[in-house]
Amino acid sequence: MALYCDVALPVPLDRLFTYACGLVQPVVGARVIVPFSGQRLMGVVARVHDDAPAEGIEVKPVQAVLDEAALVPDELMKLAGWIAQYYVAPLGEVLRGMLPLNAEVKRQFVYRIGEAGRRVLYDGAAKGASRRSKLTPEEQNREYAVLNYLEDGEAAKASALRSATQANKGLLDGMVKKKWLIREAAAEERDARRLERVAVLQGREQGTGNRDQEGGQVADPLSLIPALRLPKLNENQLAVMAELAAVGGRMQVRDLRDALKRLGVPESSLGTLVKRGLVGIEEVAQAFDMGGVHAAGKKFAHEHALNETQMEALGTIAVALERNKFAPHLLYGVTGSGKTAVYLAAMQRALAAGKSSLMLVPEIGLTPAMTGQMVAAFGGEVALLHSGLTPDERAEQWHRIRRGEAKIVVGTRSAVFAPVVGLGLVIVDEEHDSSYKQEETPRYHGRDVAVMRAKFNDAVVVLGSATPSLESWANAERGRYARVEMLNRVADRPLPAVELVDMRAEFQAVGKEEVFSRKLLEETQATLDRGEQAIILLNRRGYSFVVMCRSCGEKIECENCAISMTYHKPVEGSDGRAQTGQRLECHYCGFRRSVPKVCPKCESEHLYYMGAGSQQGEERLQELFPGARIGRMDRDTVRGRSDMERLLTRLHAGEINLLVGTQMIAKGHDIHGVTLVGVVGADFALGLPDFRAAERVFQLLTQVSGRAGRGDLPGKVVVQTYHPDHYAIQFAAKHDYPSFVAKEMNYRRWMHYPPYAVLANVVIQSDKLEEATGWSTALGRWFEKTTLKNVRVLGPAAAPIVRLKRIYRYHFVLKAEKRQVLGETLRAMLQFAEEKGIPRKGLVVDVDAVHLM
DNA sequence: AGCACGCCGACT
DNA sequence: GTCGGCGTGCTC
Repeated sequence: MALYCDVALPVPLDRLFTYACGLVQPVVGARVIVPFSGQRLMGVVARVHDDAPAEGIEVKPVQAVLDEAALVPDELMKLAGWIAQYYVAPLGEVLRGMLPLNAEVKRQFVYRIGEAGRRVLYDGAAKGASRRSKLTPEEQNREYAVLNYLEDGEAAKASALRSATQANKGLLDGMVKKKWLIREAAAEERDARRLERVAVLQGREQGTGNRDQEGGQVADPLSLIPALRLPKLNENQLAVMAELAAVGGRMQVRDLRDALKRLGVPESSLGTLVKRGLVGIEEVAQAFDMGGVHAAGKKFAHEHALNETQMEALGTIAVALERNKFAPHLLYGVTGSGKTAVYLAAMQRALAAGKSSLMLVPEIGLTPAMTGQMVAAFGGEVALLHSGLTPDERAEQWHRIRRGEAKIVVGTRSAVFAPVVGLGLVIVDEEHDSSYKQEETPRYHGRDVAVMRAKFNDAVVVLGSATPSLESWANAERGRYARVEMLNRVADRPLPAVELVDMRAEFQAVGKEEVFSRKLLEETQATLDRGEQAIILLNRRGYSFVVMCRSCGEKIECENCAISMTYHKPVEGSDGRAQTGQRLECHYCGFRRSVPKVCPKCESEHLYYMGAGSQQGEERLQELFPGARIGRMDRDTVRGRSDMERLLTRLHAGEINLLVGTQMIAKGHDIHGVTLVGVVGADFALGLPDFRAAERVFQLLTQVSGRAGRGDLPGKVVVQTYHPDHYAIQFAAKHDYPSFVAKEMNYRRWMHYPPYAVLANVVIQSDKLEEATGWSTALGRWFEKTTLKNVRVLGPAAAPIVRLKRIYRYHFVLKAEKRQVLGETLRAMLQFAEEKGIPRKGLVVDVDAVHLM
């Protein structure tokens, strides 16, 4: 009997809290409810032990244990620990990000009427109601409704109270402040559990032996149906009864529904039986055990026709799968080489060997084709985890996976934490994609976590890309990852020819600044004339991304951020009326303002709109190609998944033959009719002070070029650039990733940047400028006088965006040879910051930062 | 992060 | 004189 347990709580405090177990014996990985600073919090047990806590600590008892067995399996606990350590993040926050259970553990409050409330209710209104209160009469009426509702002294759940009286959260909180109400945490830990509905055959003794759900034999199933003796049951209703009887009279409603669907029985039949009292519905707290695994749906596994190269790649992965050992692979395959088919086949092999697979994709909403293929190939075995799910749906998928019902899990970044049972294969598609990096605590990189996950599970991991990150490439070079290459497109299709247009020369020749070069327009015209499709990347949204004053040279900046505002033209709805007016918009904080007539600084009228965004691109193309069927794909036109799907469908059907858009057009779409890709202004990033700029530009050019010529007709790419001689542009034009990477590696080595160093970005932020600068200086001094073996510190310097959402920001960049030294330094720094009284939210530590913010 | 406790301005 | 604003400080 262990006396204590250490619990990780979802608070930004980097330590565990010790509680007394008492009679309960929670296991590591189980959720518990504990008292904490006047609240009740749900946490996860990280350690169970008998070590007496230090003097002066009042150890409180665990209030409830929510799971008999570990809800977070052992390997995920290990993974959480690794993330906390590696990314210098509190374990509780890591675990919070791993569990999707917010829906189930949303904190329940009950309200009772307080003494003051009673007085108000009986002594009349004016006494208690402060004259100062800004409440409207209507709100005051609601307050009375609440008091009336609670008059009997019983506590009521917040949800019940709100629906009965239409009081909102704010109103209730206000009443608590006035002591009219007393708010208490709900005592029912059952609320924190997932309830499942079970259909139970009524009207007979519940023999315990009949509860065996795994097909336990019942001597005579029909004898269990007393209803058979009842008249007036139709065929469908009888079928429901029979189904229930066959499994001993109890069945989860969910499973029953599935079964009925298979049998072609309408769900309403169940409802009818419930109404007639022949079937009861019980709500049972669901046990999170691993049992009860059953097949859901049949898979439509089909053999994929793989070519020789693909077969070879598959072979390498398959051999590794058989060894049941951690084996990381880098799959370098050019665009159009058929990586997806290899993933599918590999997952099928894993499945055949009884293993589950986990596949990460950058943004599932943007790749509906991928999900379609997964479902087509694996049917009911697939679980999808993406940002479009509601919390309930997410929890539902999570539990399906946890029960072992879904053996193929596909999802975005956080899916790396899916509690997959029997994980044998992990795939990271487009592993170079920066959306795998979480930009809030814990700031983990999904790709790197995926590798560790595979390691803890003795699984095979495949990182796939046409433009691998330099980190992964270096790991392959160092022999840590096995490299698998697919250097040709399927069906021997050629990679598209790339033509560079030097925009400096273009300007000289044309004499004015044009969005599109003559060459690109000519090629577009020719493509449209041939009845083929073209897409043009214009990597900024909006109309003009800079509004500048010709008199004083000032650019109009956001009020909240040190960022130039983007001009958006009015958008007309289908009825011809303006849907959104013209405006300036900050793309960082969303701030909008009207378009000024004169310069806000010097009041000059000479405002100048420069830098064409996708909106302007679309407008220009409309003027230039009036006959074209033009579509635009950017965050303004694609709000959700359905917008994207609609656009892609129209593109596939040829309803659109000219598509303009931001980088979301570059992501993995497979449209066979596209033979021309135009690239406008994708190289502006080369001028930015960002050591990854060249890598980013190369990736973007390669990915977008990869959209051309995926069908029977060869493709062509026209890249407009102001840096025609830059190696990123040159090598991208030649589809020469190996040469690019060799050159870029040299630069990284000389500059001590990743992958030749480990890097962390430390941002110091405050809404008060003096605080931000003061803390930066203090930290700077500390770095100076603290002897740092092999750690280079750059800074303090103003962050690239010095003011963001009204917060002033400075930063340090730390580079070290060894990961461990970097971690120690960061921890020591946090220790110093704490002693210095710098609040935790004033410091952001970003290990392996992708954007230096 | 949340929630206590605690010390000042505004209105009865 | 009370209410209620939100500035510190702690949480097993």
